[in-house]
Amino acid sequence: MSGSRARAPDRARAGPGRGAARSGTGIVRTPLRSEVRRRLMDRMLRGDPAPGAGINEGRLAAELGVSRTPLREALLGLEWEGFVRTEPGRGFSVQPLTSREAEEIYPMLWTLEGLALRAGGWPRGQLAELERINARLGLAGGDAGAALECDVRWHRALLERCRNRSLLEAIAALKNRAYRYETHYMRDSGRVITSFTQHQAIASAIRSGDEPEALRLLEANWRVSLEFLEPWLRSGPARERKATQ
Amino acid sequence: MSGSRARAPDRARAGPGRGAARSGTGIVRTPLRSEVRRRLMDRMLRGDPAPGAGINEGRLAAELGVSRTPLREALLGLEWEGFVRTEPGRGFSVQPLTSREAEEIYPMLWTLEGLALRAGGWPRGQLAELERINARLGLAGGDAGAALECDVRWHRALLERCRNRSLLEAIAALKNRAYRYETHYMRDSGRVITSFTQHQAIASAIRSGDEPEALRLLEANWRVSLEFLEPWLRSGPARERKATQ
DNA sequence: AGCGGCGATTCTGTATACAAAATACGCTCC
DNA sequence: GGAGCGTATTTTGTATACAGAATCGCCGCT
Repeated sequence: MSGSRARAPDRARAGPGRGAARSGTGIVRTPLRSEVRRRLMDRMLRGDPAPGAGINEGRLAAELGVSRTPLREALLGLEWEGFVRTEPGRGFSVQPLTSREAEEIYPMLWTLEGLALRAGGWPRGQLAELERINARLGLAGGDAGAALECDVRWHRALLERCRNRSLLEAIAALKNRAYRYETHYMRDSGRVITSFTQHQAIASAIRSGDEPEALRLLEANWRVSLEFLEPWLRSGPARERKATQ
Repeated sequence: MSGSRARAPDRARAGPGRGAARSGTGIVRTPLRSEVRRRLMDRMLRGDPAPGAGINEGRLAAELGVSRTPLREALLGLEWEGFVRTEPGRGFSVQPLTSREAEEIYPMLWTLEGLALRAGGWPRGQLAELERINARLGLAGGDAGAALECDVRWHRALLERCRNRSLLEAIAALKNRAYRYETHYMRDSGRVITSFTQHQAIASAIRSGDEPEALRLLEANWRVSLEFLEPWLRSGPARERKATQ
């Protein structure tokens, strides 16, 4: 915790050349809003500003040690990604978790991931990589964090071959939205959604060149997650603060 | 035209209650950034800041009669939608039209529109609406503006039945990106992409309940547009200004 | 005691200020 | 005449200021 109530300008005193620098090396100066966005997303995935809670710009900016400007820019980005919403004179609030949203997102996810998968051409080595990651997932067992991490990695490897950058970005954004649901579910219920067997099946369908089957299995895989979430969402996930403004 | 070099604060003097007001009636106060975003999108669709051109925030803000703050917020939104991009210390520029992007977008479009279409349940009246709009498209003939307008309407009517709001938003954003390509193509080449016959075929497939066929035709419909665009994009669309900063 | 109105306070939305980086420009030196 | 360098200017990215709206709390009234 230490002294995290830093006033905004503190950070700015860091001297010239902020995040990283120099154009020659290919190292990029990242705008503050990007870093703020990442930090915020992290925190929200941990439920820090809880779903449904209002967001006080001034306070949050101070906590993060930046001014309201990059914070608002980050929040507007998160709005696009479905993490927060705004009501016209009342500012930002964390998007509540709803069965409706979950039911909307997952079909998009398996549809788009299917599209991305169809691109491929599967060299041997990449399939092996998939199976290696999945093995680790198998070992992760009940450790929710590690399991989710492996799951994310596995799906990333699955799309390795896809060259459609816009598609990958869209999928990544949707996955973040889904990820938010899954982390909250796991923390709240203590249960872990595990896809070990399904991943094996998908990989073996790919290995045998049966693409339609792979796509069906992939959809089924996502659908399982959704079906875990639905009863939980309907029964009202715990920790519903309405206005921790 | 008249005196459009208004300094920023001018607009703010409009007195209390800006865009529209009162919460009781359901009329919403729209944030300035939203209006700016719409205006910018309109202009960019007309090629006003041409693809590839840099954007000078100060100048553009003055032209629009607002300060840089809501302008930047609008531009960040347009970045998400693929209209604009930023380079870390160099600000915004209009995203160039590339065959690569077109090839990335259209498949997403037909895939997601297909997903949205599968939701339906097609009551008679809605099919009739589709055909009515398409009839108007048939009459529009060589008038590029009217034709595109009808096309957009037709696709909107096609998704009328879909209740997945997130999906509809994603589709709308993608359509805007595609729309940008098509308007530029038509203005630049003088040609009009017309989907009259294909729309008829899709509607009749729906009428006869042949969903897979409708989906195939829908994909084909988008693919035609893409195939018009590709040679044009490769041969380098006219008016490529690099830095009208 | 509950309800409604009114003033004080907080907060958002937008405008402006400011520092550092990028660019443009001219000047010197070869 | 051209390349290189150093300075002036512009422009972005971020911080701050400010106005108006929303919210909160208190008080009086019923």
